[in-house]
Order: sequence, then structure tokens, then C-alpha cells
Amino acid sequence: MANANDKLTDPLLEFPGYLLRRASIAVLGGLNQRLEAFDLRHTESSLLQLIRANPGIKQSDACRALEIKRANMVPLVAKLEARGLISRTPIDGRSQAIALTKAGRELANAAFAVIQTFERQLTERVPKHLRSAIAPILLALWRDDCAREYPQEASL
Amino acid sequence: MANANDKLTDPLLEFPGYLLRRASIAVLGGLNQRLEAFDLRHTESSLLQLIRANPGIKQSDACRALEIKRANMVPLVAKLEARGLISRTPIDGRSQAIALTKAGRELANAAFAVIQTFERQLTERVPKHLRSAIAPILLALWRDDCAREYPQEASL
DNA sequence: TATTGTTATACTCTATAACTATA
DNA sequence: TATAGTTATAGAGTATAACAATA
Repeated sequence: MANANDKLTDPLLEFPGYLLRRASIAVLGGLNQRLEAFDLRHTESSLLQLIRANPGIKQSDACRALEIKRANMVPLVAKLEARGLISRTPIDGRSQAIALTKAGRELANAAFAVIQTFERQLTERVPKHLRSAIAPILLALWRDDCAREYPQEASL
Repeated sequence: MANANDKLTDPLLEFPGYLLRRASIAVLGGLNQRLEAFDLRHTESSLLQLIRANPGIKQSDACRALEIKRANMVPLVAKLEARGLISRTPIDGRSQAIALTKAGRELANAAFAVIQTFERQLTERVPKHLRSAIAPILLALWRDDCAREYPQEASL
């Protein structure tokens, strides 16, 4: 049962970007597993949680917050609406306010508890003295990249 | 130009798992941008770098190292072979040894330099005193999850 | 003129099942 | 009997272009 992998040198393990990707895939997998109980994918779940915290949010604002393209938000919202989890109300002629239905609120509340537990366990995997560094590091890797890819516009 | 986003509360930002995902997407995007110069995607690039460090690696061992399913490795290898970047040599009746061609080595070397620069810049985004925590944190988030999803087998 | 929502479409990456051939 | 490579296929997530209606 000896494995030829023993001899492998993996230069990618030196790269934080690669570790970031592998960690993200592993963690997302674990989260999706737990969300199966609600028949939710992590993307659907994140939208539900955003609406839960911001009842009546505009669809376009949800797009910006989650960095999901308008075109991709359409089937996402349609699916949750078809399941009776969210409702849409016209704000004006073009904008829609999204809110949770009663069923959606119950599901989102239950999912939130599961997510909280999951995220707590995630944090606990990291040695205690490093935990306070998790968020600052991830924010630095994320946000600074955004700033580079989306250069500041004069109007902002 | 005031943005309604100002009022948004995003509960997801409290979750390390969500920050991990967003950071990963942003960083992968930046890497893919730089790899466009070589007409490579980050997955193709990671395979090339693995082969570069392990000439003659078996296709199945590459699958394990990169955690890519056998079935998904096939078109990946085929594409790089069609581009003349890698060559395959039968080891026995079923295994294939993969190595870089001359063109593949040149491309992989050039890409490696770009990746190194990218990863260095990535690290530099993180405040100095937190940099030593990057790898330990990401490894803890990644590997411990693996251990849970792939429980230890008796033979290992 | 810029924004919102929408449709259609394509690409990347991943996942599973089933098959052949070999160790 | 387990492994290596393959084929076919499906799904999630993301990307762009184009359009109508509205602010």
C-alpha cells in the first residue's frame, strides 16, 4: 500500500494563493454538506442570509454586496421565489424589493444557526494564538485585490 | 451617486469561511489575469508546475496531489499535450509518465517566475507582523477539513 | 444616459457512473 | 480485486452581449 506520493515535491504548497484556493474548496465543501439538510447551496444560502439581515433589499444591491452579476442573480432569485422562500415587491418601475417569506425566514434562521456552528468549528481548527489574525489576513488578501481590479472611479 | 449599499449590513463578513471564499475568488482572478499571457488557466498552470517539479510523474499521482478526479484530468492532460507542452510515456500497461517538453519547460519556467512575483505581492498585502500566520492558518483550515471528510483508512 | 431586470449563451471546474485494460 | 486511464454526462458558478423598460 506504499504510495508513490511520498516522493512527490509539491512546489505549490509554498504559495499562499494555492493554499488559499485549496482551503476555500475544502471549507466550501464542508459548508455545502451541512446545507444539504436545507436543500441549499452556499450561494443560495448567502443570498438568503443577506436578505435576512436586510429585508426589502433591492436585487441590484444584493448583486453588489455578493459580487454576483445581474444576469446570474436572475435564476438564483427565481429559484428561491419558486420555492416560496422569498417574495418580490416592485419599488418603482424597474427595481424589486426582496424579502423573506415566513417559510423563508424559518429556513434562513435554522440555516444561520448551522452556519454559525460551522464557522465556530472552523475557527477552532486554527491554533488559538493565530485566530485573531484570520479575518485581517483574509480581508487583506481579498479587499486589496479588489482595489486593484476595480480601480477607483472619479464618481466614487 | 450615493449608494444604497451604505445602509447594508452584511452578516456574512463576520464569517471566516465567507471571507475565505471571497479572498480565494479575488486572488484566483488576479492569478488568471497574469496567466493569460501564457494562455493558461490556473488549473493548467498548477499541473504544469507540479510536472515541472516532478518530471515523469504518473497521471494518477498528479490527480492525488492536486485533488483532481481522474475523469477530469483526462481533458486537462490532453489539452496540454495537444499544445505540445507535455509528453506521455507508458510506464507499464496502464500507467503514464508525464513530463514537460522543451516548449513546456520554457513556458512553465516563465510562468513560475510570474507566479512567484504574484505570490510575493500577495504576501506583501498582509501587514508584516501577520505574514508568518498566513500559511499555518490556511493549512489548518484546509487540512483539518480533509481529515474530517476523508476519515483515516486502516491501511494508511 | 445610466440603471434595472432579463434572456441567451458559453466557459471553467467539478462530480458520478460505467467501461476497458492491466497489476 | 484494486488500480489506471478513459468516455459520457450533468451540475454549479461565472462571464459577456444584447435587449426592453424605467429613472
